[in-house]
Amino acid sequence: MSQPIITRFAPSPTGYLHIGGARTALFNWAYARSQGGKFLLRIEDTDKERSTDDAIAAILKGLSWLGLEADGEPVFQSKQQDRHVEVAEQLLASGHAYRSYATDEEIEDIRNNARAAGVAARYPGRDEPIADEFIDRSVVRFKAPIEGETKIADLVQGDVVIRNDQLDDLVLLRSDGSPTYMLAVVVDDHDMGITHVIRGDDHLTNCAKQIQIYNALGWDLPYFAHIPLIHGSDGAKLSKRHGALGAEAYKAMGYLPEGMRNYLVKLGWSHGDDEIIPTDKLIECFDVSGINKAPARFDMAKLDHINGHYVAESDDEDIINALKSLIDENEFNPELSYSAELIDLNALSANLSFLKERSKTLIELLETAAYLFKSTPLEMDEKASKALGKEGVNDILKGILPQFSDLQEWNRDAIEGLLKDYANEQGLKFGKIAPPLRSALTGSMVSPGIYDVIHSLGRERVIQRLEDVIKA
RNA sequence: GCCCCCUUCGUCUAGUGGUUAGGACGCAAGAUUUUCAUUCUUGAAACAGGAGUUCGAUUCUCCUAGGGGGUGCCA
Repeated sequence: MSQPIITRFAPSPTGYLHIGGARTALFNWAYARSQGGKFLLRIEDTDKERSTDDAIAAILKGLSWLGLEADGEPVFQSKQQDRHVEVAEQLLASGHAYRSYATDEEIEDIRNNARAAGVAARYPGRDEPIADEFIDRSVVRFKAPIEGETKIADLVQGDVVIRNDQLDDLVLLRSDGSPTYMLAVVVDDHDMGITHVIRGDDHLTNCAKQIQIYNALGWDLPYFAHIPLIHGSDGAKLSKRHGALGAEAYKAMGYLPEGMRNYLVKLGWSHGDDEIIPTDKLIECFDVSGINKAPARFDMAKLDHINGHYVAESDDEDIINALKSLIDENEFNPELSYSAELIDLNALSANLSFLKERSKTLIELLETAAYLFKSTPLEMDEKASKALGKEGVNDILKGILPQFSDLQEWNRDAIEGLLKDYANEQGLKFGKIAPPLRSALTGSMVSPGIYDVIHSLGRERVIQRLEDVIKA
């Protein structure tokens, strides 16, 4: 029996859950779920200056929206401080760490010299103890090996070998006695029983240093998988312009969690030529071996396409719930062309079949349905008023109006029959009657199919809107 | 500077020591259609460059270039 795998996502709470972090979380989550293991969350708040409760809340919210629920309560790194200090003491006692003190100027000199020599920096206290008077102001540094090399057997990057003379004596405990990230990750990953560390490859060099700490402690190594970072559409570092937004921002743009997950997991991971990978399939076939080594660029157009697929395929109930949640937050990006208070979920629900198949995002869906909610008399856009102003249009609309009043059953087929019959009787091409109707009923020349528009509006509103535009 | 990682159509990618180098998004054209979108068909579009290994390299090795990361009492 192999032991169950345990992964973790370990964000530092200095801002929202950005898209790169979301993907890292997704990979960890997907791997744990695919292996029947556990996915844990750890908040790396050892930097008290920069960590905020708001950021913690935003990260939790983002993960929750994406459906990446962690197993168990999150671990707060700051609460493990005593344990970190204990391990540092242990390292000190075993000769794998030392107390060090130097002024900023001295440190700068040391670094310049080391850089000139092409090796990593070593600090006072390494070879012989520092003077007692400096103890209070000292930091605890790791006494990294100088000879030899450290190998990272990375699941994504392959074997990466770094010479030990390139790895410096990092700080374990700050002069105020608080632990640094380097110490804390190692201790916490060990204590939490993490078997697979999947994280951004900006940690690759750090990883070698961490391995040295594991070794000094005599601890077993977890498996490491360093995934490439996401770049912006121009290849440069991801910026807001490229989509380096918080997960919440994507919700506001009307993306669905499942669409987001599908797009994100495809960014740097593949399973043959598969494009559409719903969650159950993802859990079934995700594997670290499918992760690509090259960094990927974020592409909104493809996100749209994939999301559009999920909008069209999702159950009505799921779409309505997602819409509800979006409306509750009252954050729409871009903003709606009408007041969100006018949205009628029942009306939406009754007409989702044709609405969702023409929308890539929930925002688009809401805009497609705008004709249902806008206040009347409708404001006509330029093309619509032009279509209404055409020769003969007034008579056509006048002729149709009573037909709607007389229609027995208000259903789609009957409406279609009515319009076709009317066109035949009048000897008019359908192209003559659809545009003015569309304009009168929606205020626009772009809308869902005319039968759907008429049907969804209902008899009274159809009649009312026609009367609004018909000139006596 | 030094160390490490990366490089297949514009983008995300599949792929193998011998393939017409495949798929998807986007783009273009066409079909369908009452508009838009969808859908369908077709098309243009890639192995970064240079050496080497080999009968044969996109695939293996090295170099160069370009991109990214690290080099913090940040994480």
